[in-house]
Formats: sequence, C-alpha cells, structure tokens
Amino acid sequence: METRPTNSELEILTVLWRRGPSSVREVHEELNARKQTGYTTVLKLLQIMAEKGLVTRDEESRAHIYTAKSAQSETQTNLVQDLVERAFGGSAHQLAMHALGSKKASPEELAEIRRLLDEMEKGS
Amino acid sequence: METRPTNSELEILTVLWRRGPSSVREVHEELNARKQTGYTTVLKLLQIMAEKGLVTRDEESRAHIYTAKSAQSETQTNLVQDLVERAFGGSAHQLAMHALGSKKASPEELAEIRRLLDEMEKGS
DNA sequence: TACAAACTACGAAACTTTTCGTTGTTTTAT
DNA sequence: ATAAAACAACGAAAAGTTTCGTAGTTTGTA
Repeated sequence: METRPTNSELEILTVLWRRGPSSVREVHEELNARKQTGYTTVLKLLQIMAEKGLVTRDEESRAHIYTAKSAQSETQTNLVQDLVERAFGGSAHQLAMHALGSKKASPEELAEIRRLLDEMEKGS
Repeated sequence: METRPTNSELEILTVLWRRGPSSVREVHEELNARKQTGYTTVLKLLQIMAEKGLVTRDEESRAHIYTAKSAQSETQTNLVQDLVERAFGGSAHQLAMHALGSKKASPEELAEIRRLLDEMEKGS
C-alpha cells in the first residue's frame, strides 16, 4: 500500500522527522510558528495520518505521541519517483538535471554528486 | 502569479507539449487512449486551465485550439523547485541525489550530468 | 430541408483535502 | 473542591479537484 502524503501531511511529517516522536501540541507549536494553524487542525490531521498508516500513535501517556512511520529519505524517494513519472516521463536523470540547474550548488555538493556518479558507473 | 498545475492539468499539458496546439478532441483522443476519460471532462479542464492562464485559447475556428502557455522545461523547473521546498528543505542537490539514486541511469546520461557539473564549476 | 455529428458552455455531483468548532474527560493549580 | 488548562474525539463546514450530463449552436450530409 503506497500512501503518498498530501501537502499538509508532508508538512507535519517534516516536523516529526526533525523533532522525532512528538505530541500534537509540540507539532502544533512548531507548525504554528511558521504558519498560523489551529490546534485541532493538526490533531485531526495526525489522526487521519494514523489511520492511513503514515504515522504510529503511542497512547500510553495522556498526550498521545506520534511518530513518522517511514524515514524521511524513503518518503523523499517516493515523492521523487512520483514526480519523475508525472512530469518527466520516467526519466530520473532529467529531473536530476533540472534540480541541479535550478539552483547553484556549492563545490562540496557538486563533489558529492560526482562521487555518486563514480559509484554508479563502477556498479554498472 | 505562480499557478502550479494539478495532476490532471499536468496530464493535459503533457499532451499539449507533445502535440503542440490542439483541439479538445485531439487532446481527448490521446488521453482517452491511456486512461478512459469523458470528452467534456477534458473540455472543462481546458476551460479552467484557460481561466487560470495555464493555456491560451484560439477561438478562430469552431473547434477552439489550446496551447500550453509555458514551455515544458519551465514547468518542470517549477515543479522541481516546489518539491525541493516542500520535501527537501530547499536543498536541490539532495533532490538530485535521490533522483540519481532511485533509478539506474545509462552511461550516456551519467556523462551528460558530468558535463553539467563541469559547466557549473566553471561558471562559479 | 432535416437529421446527425461535432462543438462549446455550464451547472452541479462526487471526491478529496483542509480547517475548525463543540463536547467531554483528565490533570493541574488555587 | 473548584476552576482553569490540556487533551482527544468527532462531525461537519469550507475549499479544492475531477468528472460528467444536459442544453444549445453550428456544420456536414443524405
């Protein structure tokens, strides 16, 4: 079952990835700082996400604790593949070119990508 | 005004990019081949897209002709930047790494990326 | 001429996503 | 022991997206 997070869900996941397991209040505080949001809005979203299996919920303490089910990098990979299919006709390397071209990367970042390329050629 | 295409809109744009300026019927035929869709569904979408400014409409002939307003690569860049912001905290090179890592690219494609990297380092 | 085919326009149903108010319970502080 | 604060649950409104039926017009053809 491949459940892609919606935009709002992704915002919440981002908080969970940064903070680790968190209560609704904690997620809400961080989110609300950037973007005025109601407490129950975040609560409801987290409940829905728990139903969908995007997060797990620990009900031990009164304030339930939510944890992202998938690692950030895993979700990122899914999102990238989704975009590759929908907008790049399946060509991942074209997406990569766009990503690289769109913003100037630092020399370190460029070097990192070169290393990845090296590995990929070695592995073929 | 930055109007991001929705999923359905992107599917239609993809057809327009491939075919060039097209009538509703032409778009519908191509779309319907892959994915059963009603004619008026495509019509309505194109009307909405015209309102939003995603496409232009030429009403000269009876069958109106629709044209994508933005080039494919431009829209791709927007989508990539959007994803970079929403899921990669603004780090384009991380997105690029994910894209490269997710699928095996051909040696030609890898070479192409190396050339891009070369240019970027030269240009800095 | 008149019937069918090809079109557009438009409203609205069906879904999905987002937001929030209200209710009721447990905990904390006075 | 009360009152206030902190919670979860839930329903449903609001907003956004997708799909399509119906009506009405123009064009092609028998």
